[in-house]
Amino acid sequence: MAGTIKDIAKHTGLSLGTISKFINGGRVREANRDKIERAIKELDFHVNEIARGLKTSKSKTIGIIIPSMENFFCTSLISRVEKHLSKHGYSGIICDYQEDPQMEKEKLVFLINKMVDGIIIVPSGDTQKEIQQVLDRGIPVVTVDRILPDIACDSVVVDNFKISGEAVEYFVGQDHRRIAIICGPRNISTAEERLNGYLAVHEKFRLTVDPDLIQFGDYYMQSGYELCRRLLDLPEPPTAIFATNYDITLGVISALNERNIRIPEQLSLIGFDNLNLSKVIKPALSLVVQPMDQLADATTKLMLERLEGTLQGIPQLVKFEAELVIKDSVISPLHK
Amino acid sequence: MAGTIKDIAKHTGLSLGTISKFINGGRVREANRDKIERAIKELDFHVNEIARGLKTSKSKTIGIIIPSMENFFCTSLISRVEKHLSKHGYSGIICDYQEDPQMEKEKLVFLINKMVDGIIIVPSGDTQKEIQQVLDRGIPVVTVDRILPDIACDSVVVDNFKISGEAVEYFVGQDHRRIAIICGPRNISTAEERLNGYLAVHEKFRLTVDPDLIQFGDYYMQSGYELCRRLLDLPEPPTAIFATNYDITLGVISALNERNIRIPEQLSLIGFDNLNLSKVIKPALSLVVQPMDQLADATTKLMLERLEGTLQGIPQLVKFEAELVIKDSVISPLHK
DNA sequence: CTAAAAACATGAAACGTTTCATGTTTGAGT
DNA sequence: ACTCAAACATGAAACGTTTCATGTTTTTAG
Repeated sequence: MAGTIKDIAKHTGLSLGTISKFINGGRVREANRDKIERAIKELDFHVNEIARGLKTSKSKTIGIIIPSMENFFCTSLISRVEKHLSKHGYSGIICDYQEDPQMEKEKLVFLINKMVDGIIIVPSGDTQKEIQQVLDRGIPVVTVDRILPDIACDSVVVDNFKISGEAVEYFVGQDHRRIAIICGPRNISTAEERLNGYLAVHEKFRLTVDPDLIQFGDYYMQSGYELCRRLLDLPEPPTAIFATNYDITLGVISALNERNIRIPEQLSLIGFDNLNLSKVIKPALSLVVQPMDQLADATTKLMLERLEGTLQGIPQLVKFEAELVIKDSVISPLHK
Repeated sequence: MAGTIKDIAKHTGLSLGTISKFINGGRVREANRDKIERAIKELDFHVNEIARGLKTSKSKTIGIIIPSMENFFCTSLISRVEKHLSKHGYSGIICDYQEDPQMEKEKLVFLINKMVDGIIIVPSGDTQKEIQQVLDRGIPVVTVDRILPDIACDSVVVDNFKISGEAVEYFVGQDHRRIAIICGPRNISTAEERLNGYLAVHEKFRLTVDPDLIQFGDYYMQSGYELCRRLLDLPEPPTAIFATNYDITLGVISALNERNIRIPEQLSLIGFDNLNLSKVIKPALSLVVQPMDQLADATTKLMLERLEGTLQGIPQLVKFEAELVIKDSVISPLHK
């Protein structure tokens, strides 16, 4: 059906090499250029990227692996990453592993087979061995949002320790003493750091840490919902909750709504990630906002530089500051 | 770096054909199987899907084109589609065209060059010619959420006319007479149908249609925000608003919040798409929920059947019912 | 034990490109 | 008009698979 380079050659009477050169932006005689252009139109020719990839062993394709396509942080990240990649002639194959490390491994293999030139990943943390194997094959890997302790590869993250500390400290400044945190899975560096920020502030102000106020969930709304209920059912419930990702934030709000607990009068809340959410929730929600554009920029830049070879040698760790956006969801419990 | 089929052949002393047969699940002598398996381990062999694709002219890859990666409806749709595809040995290359028909065309070409076996698309409506060209190349196309009037291809949609009518009729039943609708772009079939449902109900109840109450936006939050403000600024503002997609719904809520307009006491609202949203918003939001699983199932099924050849001939139009989930965001304006 | 059938192995050709060493044309300078 | 670079064209080989017609081995049945 589709014309190939050979058809163009036959049609124009020129050689394969000439057509190939033209296709790739090389110089050809004016007369030939016209002929080729006409033939391309006529035969509806499109480069077969598969064949090209086989020859060049560059697929001009980056694998992108994320925990879930329904995760707001991930989709807004990869949307931006894709935009940059395509600007540089690359495309992304996006895979979600549905938070399942086994599936994450499969996707890794899949992408290798697809001959991707590099992999950008938001890793589960349970596939370090497999990621190392990818690196061993000479395929660059950039992790985003999370770092992998045993892996020497480029990473782009936010200073989770610091921003978490800021959020908790803001609670403390508003006289809160029973501050709960709902964390993500323990093996994710990001979750760990956010917890550490929480603990550090407690240490700094010499507040006692009540283990009941520290809950670990997965990064799903359901989890936020359940853990929030658990917190509310405590003999001495918290006066403030720090929800450490977007879906958990949603879950917390839905639990509070269900029990008709008013924010911030009855309970203060700081959420995470989606600035739009703060406009939609009433009262306006205070939350931690991550610099999505910066994260995406840095990630793509790192990957492209590794691919072009302009960046070599030791892995880079790029760290950005998140921002605490204060709105109306926190007040002092003493003002009741 | 990576071992090829040839290396395996050399390493085992067997022929290329045998290795190939084994890789593809064919039968080989037991002794040979062992040898091959050992060699594969040893040489860390992975099939080069690029080379395979070149030979078979099947990439086992489906192109998926959506308006935006930040569109909730789209991401939840493709997340499910991907899941099904990978279950059947296919993978998806996901492209978003950022609501830009020009970019949509580029993505179409890109996917053709990538030799995708089929394309699943949520089309802008402005690329019918290009989509026809894809079909002319013998590549199956399935449109989801929207149909293309001039194109004969499979489509999976929701009965937008009907559900929109139900929503508006619900307003009418609650004594609303000034009902606003915020539609999507006019050239999108889905938007058109939702408007038609609105008009039909007005006709049915012999209500006058005030053109001021019909607003057209794009499917972004900002648009919902602005158009909602415009509605509120009308000399005689609506008593109810029907927001016809998720982002518009968010925009409407944020505009209402900004002006401290209470739902439903001061204004009734029916939103769209995200059931979780209704739990997070207070009061619980009534909304139209689309059967995402069914949409995704049908889409994938149609595509796979076209690819396997089990479905041939005239295009199928699969239509599902959406559901109106009533919560607390609508009351009669007379009960004020 | 033998012949025929069944099961498996072989290797060259092909898929649509790019590459590169070699060949041909062009036109500037004299 | 001739020479010589410079500019461009040529076509065979290669990328890593699959395919298929043919060849070889194993199994089965008589």
